[in-house]
Amino acid sequence: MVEPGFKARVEALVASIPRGRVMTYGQIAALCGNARAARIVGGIAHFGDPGLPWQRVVNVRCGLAAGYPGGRAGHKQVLEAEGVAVSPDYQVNVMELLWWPPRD
DNA sequence: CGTCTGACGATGC
DNA sequence: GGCATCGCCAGAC
Repeated sequence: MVEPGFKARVEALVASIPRGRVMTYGQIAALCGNARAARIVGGIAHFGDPGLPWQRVVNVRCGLAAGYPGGRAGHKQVLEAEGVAVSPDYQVNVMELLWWPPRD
């Protein structure tokens, strides 16, 4: 089943991120077939489907999104509310929280 | 159909 | 090791 567009794949992938886990833009982009399209994922994040858990999407540095409603501070609170530990530097523990979809 | 932009990434200094 | 710049591809206008 091939999604019609890149956007649809990203949205589907973000929606598949389990609670308490996070993924990077580059990772999502790579899984969608274009590791260089990380910025596209960001664009979709802002004007895409607001019902998706974009709070579980962080950049490769494990840093929170800059344009998230409320800023990184708001993003941080949402993540902590989901059980995700966020450092005071607005960074997440990639080694523990970075999630990867099952390739089964 | 051409052009600009972007919630990023990698590289250079 | 931190900051600046270029590059990137797909979407929006």
